[in-house]
Amino acid sequence: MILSKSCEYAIRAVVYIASKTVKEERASIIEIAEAIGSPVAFTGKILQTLTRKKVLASSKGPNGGFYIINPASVYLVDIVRAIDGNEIFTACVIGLTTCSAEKPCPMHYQMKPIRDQLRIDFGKRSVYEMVQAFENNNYFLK
Amino acid sequence: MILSKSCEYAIRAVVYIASKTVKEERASIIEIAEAIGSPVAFTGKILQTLTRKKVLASSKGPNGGFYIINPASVYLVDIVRAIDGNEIFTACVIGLTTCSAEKPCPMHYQMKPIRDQLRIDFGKRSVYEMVQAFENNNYFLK
DNA sequence: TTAATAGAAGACAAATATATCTTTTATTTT
DNA sequence: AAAATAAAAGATATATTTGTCTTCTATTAA
Ligand code: FES
Ligand code: FES
Repeated sequence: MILSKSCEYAIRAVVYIASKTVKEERASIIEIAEAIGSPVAFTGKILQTLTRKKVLASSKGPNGGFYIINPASVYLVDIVRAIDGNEIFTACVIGLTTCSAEKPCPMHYQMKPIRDQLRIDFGKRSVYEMVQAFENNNYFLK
Repeated sequence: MILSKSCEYAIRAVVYIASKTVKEERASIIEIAEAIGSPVAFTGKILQTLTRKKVLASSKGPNGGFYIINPASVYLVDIVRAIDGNEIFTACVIGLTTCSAEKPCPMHYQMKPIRDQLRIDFGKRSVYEMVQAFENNNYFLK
């Protein structure tokens, strides 16, 4: 799998949260987990991390919950980096300790372009765009 | 990471084994692990799986070891499927239970082409080609 | 100012992936 | 036939990821 399970949940959660934010609402952990079909407590941990990394914001107490400051300025790549780190965009496909043209593996010149493309595509895809897709109602989060 | 550690070792091992096969030699587990920088016993297990799945062949006893019947007819995709399965080419990026145009996630139309391209590229890349690259001596397996 | 709400934090548990060790089986050489 | 070699098989161990549970802290509403 390309992304960790945590990262998959993270992306789905962020899209859902953003879809609430654009309606001026906040989302609780329980509501989010229900909406994306993920385990409640585990989802809480992931959201905690995203909040620490400033991908999301949260507030406690009644009417509290998670929200996103500006969906148009957060990109898919930001979520991925917050949870799985940057390695998926830089690490050697077959696990050499470094990936470089100086010491390439036999797949380097095939893989680097694909990986770079992935980084570019993930860097272009804003949460706002994903919310628009989702709100179309032809798209799903679970 | 895109591939499991097992799968990374598997690919490196197969390329090394094939580089021996083209010289009419067989490779022992110990030699392979040394050549690709992997843990010996764990590598043994992976090679066992690859042999069961007919990606490799092996023989016991003195002058025994692993070899590959026809490097030109085994493709990267075959190694990946043998170890990690086909899911990396078919599963939803954000973990929906099924990936389809009928029930697409907000990344579906961005990801499907990339994933398909990966399958095509992996399907085109033969072990023989990877060995040629490796034998060039400008390419590395550890 | 008390009760209720909701996230933060940390300890704990289960599942999976990675790695090791020992015994058995097949093959070859002497 | 016996000794040596090398993979197969299975049991066991460790690490990481995924998931749960309990307590603490902040905020809000009554
Ligand atoms: S060295 Fe392996 S992908 Fe670059
Ligand atoms: S449904 Fe998510 S990638 Fe196809």
